Order: sequence, then C-alpha cells, then structure tokens
Amino acid sequence: MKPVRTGLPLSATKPARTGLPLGAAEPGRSYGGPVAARVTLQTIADRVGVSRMTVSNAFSKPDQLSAPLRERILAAAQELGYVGPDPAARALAKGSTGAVGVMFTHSLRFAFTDLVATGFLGAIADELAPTGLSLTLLTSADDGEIVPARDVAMDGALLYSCDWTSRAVDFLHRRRLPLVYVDQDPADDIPSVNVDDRGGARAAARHLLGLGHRRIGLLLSSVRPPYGLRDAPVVAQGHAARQRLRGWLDELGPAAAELITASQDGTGPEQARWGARLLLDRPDRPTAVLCFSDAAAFGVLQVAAELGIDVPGELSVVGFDDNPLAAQVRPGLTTVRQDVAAKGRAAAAALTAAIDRARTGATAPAEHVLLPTELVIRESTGPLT
Amino acid sequence: MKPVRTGLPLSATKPARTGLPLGAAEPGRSYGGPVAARVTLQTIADRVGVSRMTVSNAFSKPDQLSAPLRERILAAAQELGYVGPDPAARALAKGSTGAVGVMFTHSLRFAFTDLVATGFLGAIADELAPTGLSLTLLTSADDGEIVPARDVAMDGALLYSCDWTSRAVDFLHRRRLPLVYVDQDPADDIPSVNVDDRGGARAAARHLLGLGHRRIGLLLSSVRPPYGLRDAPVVAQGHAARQRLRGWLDELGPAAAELITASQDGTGPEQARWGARLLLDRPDRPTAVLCFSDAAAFGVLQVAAELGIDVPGELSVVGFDDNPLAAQVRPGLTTVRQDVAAKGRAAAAALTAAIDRARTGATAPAEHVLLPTELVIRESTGPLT
DNA sequence: ACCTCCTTCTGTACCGGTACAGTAACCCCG
DNA sequence: CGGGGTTACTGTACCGGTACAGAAGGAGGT
Repeated sequence: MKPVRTGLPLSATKPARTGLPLGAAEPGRSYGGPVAARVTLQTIADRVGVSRMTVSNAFSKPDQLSAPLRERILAAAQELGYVGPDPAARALAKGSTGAVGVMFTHSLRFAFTDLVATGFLGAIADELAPTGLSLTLLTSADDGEIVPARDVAMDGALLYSCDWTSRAVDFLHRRRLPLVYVDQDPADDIPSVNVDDRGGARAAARHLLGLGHRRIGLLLSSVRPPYGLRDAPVVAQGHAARQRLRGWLDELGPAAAELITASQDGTGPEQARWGARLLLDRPDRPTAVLCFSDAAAFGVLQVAAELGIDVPGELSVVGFDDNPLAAQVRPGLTTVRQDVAAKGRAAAAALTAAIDRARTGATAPAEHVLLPTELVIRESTGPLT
Repeated sequence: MKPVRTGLPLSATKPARTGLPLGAAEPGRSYGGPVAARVTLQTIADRVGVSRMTVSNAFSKPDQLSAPLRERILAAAQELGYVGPDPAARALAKGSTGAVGVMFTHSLRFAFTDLVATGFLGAIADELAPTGLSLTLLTSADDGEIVPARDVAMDGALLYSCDWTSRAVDFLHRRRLPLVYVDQDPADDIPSVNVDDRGGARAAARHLLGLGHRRIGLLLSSVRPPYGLRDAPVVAQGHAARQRLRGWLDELGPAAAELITASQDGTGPEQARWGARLLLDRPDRPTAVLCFSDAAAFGVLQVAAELGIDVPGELSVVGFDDNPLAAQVRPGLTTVRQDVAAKGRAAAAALTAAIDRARTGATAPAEHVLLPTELVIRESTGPLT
C-alpha cells in the first residue's frame, strides 16, 4: 500500500499502481462536478504509474529521471491536457513567482503616455525579457479591497516616481521584498539608480548665466503655498525635482533677488501651460526659464508662442530630460539629457541582482548607481538681448 | 490538546493557548536560521491565542469575528511585522491571483513606443485600476527556461497583436485561462474586441477613388514573396492588416490592374521608410497610397519629402489608426480613426467579465465587440491632378 | 564476494493560506 | 424552560506543488 492524495478522507488509500500499461484512461476522479476535474501532477502520476514527485521532476528537473520515463510522462501530460506545474502552487512551494513589479504613484496611464516613462519602462522590459521575469504594473492606489502592493505575488519591485509617503510603498517595504529605488532619495540599505539631476541642473543654470540672463524664472512642480523658494528643495514632490532645483540654486544663488518661481501641479499638458502662464503673464517677465521637465518646457514654448514672445529672442527656455519630442519642437528645446534607456537597464539589473542576493542570502552592500547627465543646447536658448 | 502546525513531526503537538495575556513575545520559533523566522498567520494566532483561521478572517473577512478581537489581532500583526496574508499562498488557496496578463508578440518595447499600443494599454490600465487587478506584461518568448505564458500566475489574459501560432499563445489556451482576443480573428467561444478595420479600409479606398485616383499603391505588412496580392489577405501578419487589405480590395476590385503593392517587415520607422521606397521609387509611381498603419504612412510622407514629391499635389497618402502624431505631421495625415482608448476599455471590461464568468461558472456565450472606425480627412489627400 | 558509489525513483513534510462544516455560548421568544 | 436562531470561533481538509532524505538496484573496484 502506498498512500495517495485523494479527495477522500486520509484513511482511504489506494492500492499501488503496478506500472503495467493501463487500459482506458482514468477520467480523473470526476467527483469535482460535471466538468472535467482539474489535471494535476497526481493525475499524471496515477496515469503513468509513478510518484507525483517523479512527474514534478519530469517538468522541473529533467536530469533527475531517465529520458524514456520522462518521455512517457510528458506524453501522458500532453494527452491529459496538462500544461505544466500550476504557477500559483509552484510560487508557494518555491518561494518565487516569475514576476517583478514596477510601482507608480501617478495613474498608470502616465506609464504609457509620458515619453520619459515609456522609454524607461521599455528598457526595463527589454532587459528583463532574457531573464524570464515578467513585469507587473503596480499602482499606489490603496482605497479598494485589493491593494496591489500588498496583494500581488512578486519577487521584487522597482519604485519609480513614487510618493514616498504612500501606504502602498510602505507595504512593499514591510513585505521585505527586494526593492530598487529609481529617482528616489537613496537609502543606505536599498539599491538605487539615479541620474545626476543636480549636476545637470547646474549646467543648465550656468548656460543661462553665461548667456547673460539674470532675471531667470524657475518652473517647479507641486510646490504649493505657503511654501516658497526657500522650502522648495525640501517640499517639492519627487527626488528628481528637488535635486534639479538644488542644482539651479547652486549656481544662481539661493537668495538671488531676481529669481521668479512658479509651480504647477502634476505633469499634464494643461498643468504645464498653467505653470507657464504664471511666469509669462507677469510684468517683470523673466528673460529665461528653467523648467523641471521637458513636458513643462513645452508648455512654456506653447504659451510663449500664443503671447507672441519670441524664443529665443525674448525668452530662453531650458527643459530637462531630453524627451524625444525636445528635438522635434520648434524651436528645438535646449535641455538636460538623461539616458532613460540606460536608467531602465541599470534598474532592471539592480533588481535582478537584489533578487539573487535575497535568494542566496548573500549580504553584499546595496549599490547606488548615479548616471551622468548632459546639457544639450538647441535653439530655445540664446544670449540676452 | 489541539494540533498546531509546526516545523516538528506531526506527532508533536502543543498545549492549547489559554487566551491569557502573554508575557514576552515568542520570538517566532527561530530554528529557521539566525534571521527572524517568517511571520505567518500561525505566528499571530499563537501570539494572540486564537486559531489560525480566526487570524485569516481578521484580514480577509472582517465580519466573521468581533471587532475587539480583530483589533487585538491586527495589533499583534503590526507588532510582529506581519503585513497580510502571503499573496502566493492566498493565490493557491483561493484560486485567484490579483493580476491579469497582456500578451504581445512583438518585443515588449513595442508596448511602450508605439503610440497606438500605449493608448490601448493606458486605457486598459485605467479601466483595470478600480477593480484592483494589476497588469502583467507578457512576451511570447519561449526560448528560455521560464515561459511567462506558462509560468506566471494570473487570472486571465488579453491577447493583443499576437502571433497566432506562437507556442506561448498555445500555452495560454491550454491553461484554460479566461482570455480575450483583441485585434484577432474571433473564435466562437472566446470573447473578442475588434474594430471595423474592413469598413474603415473601404471608406479610405472610396475616398481615394472619389478623388479620381486609379493608380493606387498598397503598403502592406509582412507579406513576403512568393506571396502576392492574391494571397495577402490570408498571409499578411495580423488580423487587422488582413482586414484592412480586404476592405481596400472590396472597393478597388481585387484584380484592378493598376494596383501596386509593397510590403514591409515589422513596424519600426526604418521598415516604414523601406516599404515607402518600394512604392515611390518605381517608374509607374502610384498617385495615391493606402497604408496599413499611420506609422507606415509616416514613412511614406518622409520619403516623399526626401524625393521632392509634393503631398497631396503629386501623391495622396492615407494611413490607418489615427495615431496622435497623424494630426501633427505636415501635411496632416488623412487616416482611418480607431478609438484605441475605447478598445482598451472594452478589452478590460470583457476580460473582467470573462474572469467573473469563469469564477461563477456562468455560461453566457462569448461576446464579440466591434468598434466603429471613421475616416478623418486631413491634408495628405487631394484630387488627382 | 563484498563494499561503495551512482542513478533513478519514492515518501514525507512541508510552503502559507482558505473553505466549509462544525460547536459552544448567548439571545430572544412563546 | 425548551427550542430555534445568531454570533463568534475552531478543526480539518484541502489548494498543487517542491525540498530533501531515503531506498532499491545495478555498475565498478579490489
């Protein structure tokens, strides 16, 4: 007698299979309902007359059994319509799913509309593909019953443009998942990938100063009253935005009397135009504007055109990111390039490394990658006239 | 005595907890290694002095236990650093993960670069968010050890711009996952979402005929020699491409002697330019071109500009999709609009419906959605001169 | 002939939850 | 004061796999 897992109480056992060729196919203990019962490893095992474990090995560890037997098992599986080990069960038993998450605070739509985000994600997808890991898109929504960050099985996650304080991010941490921060304030024990936002911003500011500009507008993101320029490097939303502002102020001087700031909420085109108006409608209109992103800069270019302000004759505009559109708008946008594809590749590599580390129990210190930025001068900036 | 699941052999049991307040925290049976042992439902149960089931209910079915006890349990969980039921285990026990897949044949990068794809995916993401389902991106890659389509746990999947014959698609079917076809030849038993490609193509062709064009070029996708126009409606890759061609031929007449066809491989900009050259370099250059996508049409516009061919003066160009860029290129591209956002919403809705159906065992017939298309006339088409 | 090693397969004990069918205590009612 | 219905919690039996430690049998060495 050998015990066999069945739907019956444990005391019920089945006589051992002899391994002899079977006649008619056993139709899978059909007390599961009128539909065909679920085919599991056990079904195949019974059919072929081997142990469940051997069938498992046939799929997951081919070198653990003889080739002919494996063939027989695979054939039986095919015949019974068994595709392979159930992913959910395997995930539980092995402790690893084949998927990693990417977390956004913004609506997920942002992940597909913003060219900087899509470039980044595309690179991740490409980099992850050969490892066999799939990419799961996570939102920080935590209102519903289901909170992806807490309830989706995954092997690790990328935190990208996330709200630091969201409950979802907290879940991710508390689950002790291998994480990688992208464009976030680095933490000692968590690998991170960042670009040299501050350095790039400095270059942008120096560029304008070199052209003679002194009344320079700064277009910030999500800095609401009562906060002003002094607090902005702290309260602006997003590590990148804060670093960029810091970089500008490094060069311009934090107290520069002639700095004019405006802040927009969010990253959509409407918000960009709104922020642009705040700067361009003023009587003491700046002669140049530094924008926290290209998307924001596009708003400035557009509003300038509407107001009949010549760029770069009357107004210089500098963006950030080198969005693919930056080279295509007229005039071409001077901007600070970051290599989003490289960022994506680095992030994916850091994540797979972190997952490996967690799996093997290795305790290498967390790596912190800082990618360079580069000022790209196009037609939207010119000398003060 | 009540049996308690421990790491010890089954015969070992533990005396029942009395429910009295506990002294020092039991440090989680630390024979798991030097690091803190994993915190599970049982850990919390032992701590609070209730059954594992009650702890499970505290998280998953709040109305199954009294509020004060639930509070105590949640507090203990918090204290022990327990985030919530393990997603993998829950997936196995409940038979549902919180994620659905979207399958691409193209490199995943395509999912993030093609504006038609991103619009579609963004809409899906938006539509799915309130349901709590996460989106997992799947490739049809099946070379590695891990095949996402077979090895990733999910509740259902969308098949989008897929290679019909790929092994990955087959896996998805054989797993009996709830599926929805998008832009695929509909199958009776599987819900599908399509747009009226054929009708739209007819409108495009009629438009050109009405403008007097007779020598019309057709830019196809992935129709390699030895196949010609006659076979193209069958062999062209992608349901949409085939339907569009059929629609053109409906109006132009399949044997129209003056039709000129060219085919490009793939959907990238280079391929588009290459396909465009095939048409425009000929001595019997067509006076108008119907393209299977806007992306291809952009290639035609670009090459025409390079060759000094005036559009629409010497050449009319019609695209397909109404890619967001179609309105922005010069001259504005006449095209057949499909509402990709609506397609995404419909696909997401169909998938959640299919998943519900599978869950409840309901057997409603599969729905087949067909969304309208609309000819959008811009500046790239004009009368034959 | 005996011992060792390797290959191939098996059995048990998990992975960490949930479903479902109890059971005990309490409440209300006639 | 017994019966019927709640409410609150418990026990058992799974979900469908994998890890790991045997066990059986044959090959090879001495």
